[in-house]
Amino acid sequence: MPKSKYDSIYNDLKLKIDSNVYEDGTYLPSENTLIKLYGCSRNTIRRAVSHLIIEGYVQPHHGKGVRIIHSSSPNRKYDFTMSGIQGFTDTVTKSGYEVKTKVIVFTDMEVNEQLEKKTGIPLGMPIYYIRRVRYLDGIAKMVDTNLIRKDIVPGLTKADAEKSLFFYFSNSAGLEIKTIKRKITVEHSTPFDEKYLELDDYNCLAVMTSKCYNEDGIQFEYTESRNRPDIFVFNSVLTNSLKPNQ
Amino acid sequence: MPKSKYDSIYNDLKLKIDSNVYEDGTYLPSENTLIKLYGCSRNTIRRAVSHLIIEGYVQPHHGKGVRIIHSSSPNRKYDFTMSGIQGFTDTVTKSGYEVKTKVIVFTDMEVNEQLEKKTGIPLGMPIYYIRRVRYLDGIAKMVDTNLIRKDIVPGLTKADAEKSLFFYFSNSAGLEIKTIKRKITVEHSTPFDEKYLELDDYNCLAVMTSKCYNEDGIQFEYTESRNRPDIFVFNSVLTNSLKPNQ
DNA sequence: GCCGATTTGTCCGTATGTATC
DNA sequence: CGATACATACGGACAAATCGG
Repeated sequence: MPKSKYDSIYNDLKLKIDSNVYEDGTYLPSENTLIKLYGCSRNTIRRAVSHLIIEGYVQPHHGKGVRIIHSSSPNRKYDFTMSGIQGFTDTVTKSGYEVKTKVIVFTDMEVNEQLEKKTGIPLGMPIYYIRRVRYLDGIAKMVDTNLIRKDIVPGLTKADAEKSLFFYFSNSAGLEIKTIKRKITVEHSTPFDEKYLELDDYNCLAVMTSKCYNEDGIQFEYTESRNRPDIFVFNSVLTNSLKPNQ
Repeated sequence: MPKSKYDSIYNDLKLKIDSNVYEDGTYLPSENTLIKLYGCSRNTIRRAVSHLIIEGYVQPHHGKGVRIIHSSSPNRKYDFTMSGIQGFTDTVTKSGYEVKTKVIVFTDMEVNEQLEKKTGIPLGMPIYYIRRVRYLDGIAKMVDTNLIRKDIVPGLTKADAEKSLFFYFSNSAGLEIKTIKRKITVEHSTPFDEKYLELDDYNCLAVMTSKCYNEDGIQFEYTESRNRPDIFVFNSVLTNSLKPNQ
C-alpha cells in the first residue's frame, strides 16, 4: 500500500507509536539514527516525520528531538476521528463498530437554484439524490442527504448506497478524492429528523456538511449529515510546526 | 514576520490568490516559472506550495500543474475559520467583527479528580480557573471556561482575561503554542448557559473543548467553549495530497 | 500510437544556520 | 567550547503523468 519510501517509513513510525514501541512523551530516535535504521537520506526521514507532525502525533523541538504527544484519550463512547480522506463506514468499522445503512430516498434529478446555492454544485447538473439513515451498533446515529454528480460518478445504484458511497467512488468509479471541506453547525431538528432518530429531549442536532473534490478540482459530491447529538463527536488537530517538507 | 524564504513565498502566493491575481480554478505558474520569479531553488518553491496544498488552497495535478480551489463560500453570517494557532479574539477581529469579553469568575485553585479526568491536567496542579462570556458585535456568543496551569503561565490577572488569553500567552508569558487539539460535541444547555446566552428555543449548544500544548509538549491549558448554536460554525479542510515536502 | 517537451513527484547529497546540552 | 539535534536552502538526478505534434 505505501507507494513511496517516505510513506512506508511514515507508516512504520506511526505503527511503532501506536503499539508503544516508541512511548508517549519520549523522543523519537534522532534523524541520523533513523537514516541508518531505514537506510535512506535525511530528506526522506524528514518527509516521513513531517507527516506525523502535521497530524499532531509528534512535536519537533529544535536542538532536542522529536517528542511523541500522541496520547489517545477517548472521553466519550463512539469517539473516533474522521482524519484522512475516508467516509463514515471506513472510519467506524476501523474503530470496531458495526454499521448498517438504510436507503430512504434514491432518485435522479437536476440541481435547482435552491440546491445550487446550498451545495455549490452548478445549476441544471444531473445528480443522484439520496437520503439514508445510518446505524451504529444498531442505534440510528444520523440521517444523510447526498447529492452526487452523475457525469462524474455514473452507474450508482441503490444497492451501492446501502453499502458505502466512498467505497463505490474509489473502487467502482475509479475516482480519487483529493480534498474534503467540512463544516459543522448545530440546527433545529425537523420532523424528518425526529422520524428516524431517537432525539429524546434534544430539539437540535449536529449538522456536518461535506464537499468532496476530485483530482480535477471539481466538486462532485455534497453531503449533509444530521447527527444525533449525544453520539456526535468531531476531532481536529492544529499545529504551527507545519514545516511542509524536507 | 515571515522568518524564512519559503514562508515569505507562501505568504506572497496566498496574497495573490486571495486578491485574485491568480484566479480561482486556474493553475499557478509552473515551478520553473516560480523559481525564476522568486530567484530560489525548486525545493523552496515546493515547500511554499506544499503549505498551500495542506490548507486546501490549491490542488497539485501530476504532469499538469497546481490548481487553485480556494473559492471562499460563506453561507452563514459569522462564518470564520479557526485555522492556524489562534484564539477567538484574533480569528474574529481579523474577520472584522467587534469582540467584548466579560469575566464572570477568576480564581485560583488546584485540579481535583473530576477536573483531572475531564481536562487532562494532572491532579493537584495549581491553576487559574476562569469563566467568561464573549460577545460578538454585542451578541453573547459563548461562555468559556478556562483552566490554565499557574506554573507555566504565571502572573495572569483578571484584566488580562478581559482581553485575550492567547495574547497574554505569547506576549506576556513568552509562551509558544505548538499544538491545539479540539473536540466538538453538542450538549444540553444548563441553567448557567441560559443565564448568559440568548438560546431562544434551542435546548442545547455547540461545545468546543481545546487543549493547548507548549513547545515542551506539555498541556498547559484547557478550554470548554459553550456556543450559542445559531452562531456557531466550525470549518475543516482535509487533503490527501499532503506530501509533506519537496 | 509514438516521441519529445513540460510539469509535478520522489530521492539523494551537501552546506550552513540555530538551538540544546 | 564542542557535540548533537533539528531547520533552511541549494543543487542534481530520475520517474511518472500530461499534452501537443
